[in-house]
Amino acid sequence: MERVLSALATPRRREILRLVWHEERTAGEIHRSLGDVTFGAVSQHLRVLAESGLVKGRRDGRRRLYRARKGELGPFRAWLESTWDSALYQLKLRAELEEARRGPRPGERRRRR
Amino acid sequence: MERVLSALATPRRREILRLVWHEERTAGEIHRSLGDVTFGAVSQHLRVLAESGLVKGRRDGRRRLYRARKGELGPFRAWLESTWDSALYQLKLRAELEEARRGPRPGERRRRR
DNA sequence: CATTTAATTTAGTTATTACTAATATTATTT
DNA sequence: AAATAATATTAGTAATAACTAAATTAAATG
Repeated sequence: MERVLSALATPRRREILRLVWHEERTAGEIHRSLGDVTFGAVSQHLRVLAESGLVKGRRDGRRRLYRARKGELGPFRAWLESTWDSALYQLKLRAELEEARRGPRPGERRRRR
Repeated sequence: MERVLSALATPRRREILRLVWHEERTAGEIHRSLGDVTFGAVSQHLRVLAESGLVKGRRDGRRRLYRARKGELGPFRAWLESTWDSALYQLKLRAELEEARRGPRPGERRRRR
């Protein structure tokens, strides 16, 4: 729980956590959603989140799909969710999702393994 | 709440918060309880805590008495309290209180205002 | 197996934050 | 008002954490 706290202490990681809250996302999608940060940095944040248990990744071919592990949040879950449920946040979310979906066009098709 | 989170993100400040949880303490008492940190540093931490709303100080003569503002903790309160309620933490607490009380001997007597 | 795609890791930089030591402030006592 | 006590503030340093750019690994495809 100690690690959870410090993982949550930066806005960037909370944002990433939000992005994988309802559905799985690849590191690339997350990267494009954020926009103002390097792919490498995103990957590093994902690692911190994974080490804290807040996120889990599974391989899917050459991609890796991440999703939140909501249970690990304990008492912080309610707070985070209420933050995200605000109207403004929801608006922002829509826009970002569109963008993330649009970005990957010339890559990201079939999967398999 | 944003500020609360980052105020809580360091063990040092959580420890300070714990010390003023049940009763008021002066910066000096807190300093001596911690032991391995400068007075100035403690004062700085108290400022951060105060700015986040987690702690409130009132003047009492030339001292200043601090106490926790539990309401400001929101969803984090339960977590903190359960941490502190552990047997080990309680043991540590007793020892520290003794020490803090013993420390100030050649100062810290009467008060007034 | 060479290429391409997706992600990770590493080395180095910058920004932030915790800390110390020293100085300043505020209130009390003499 | 001078001396003392308690705390606060400041300047500078050290440790940490976020970031970028480049190199590396892993899987899929031609």
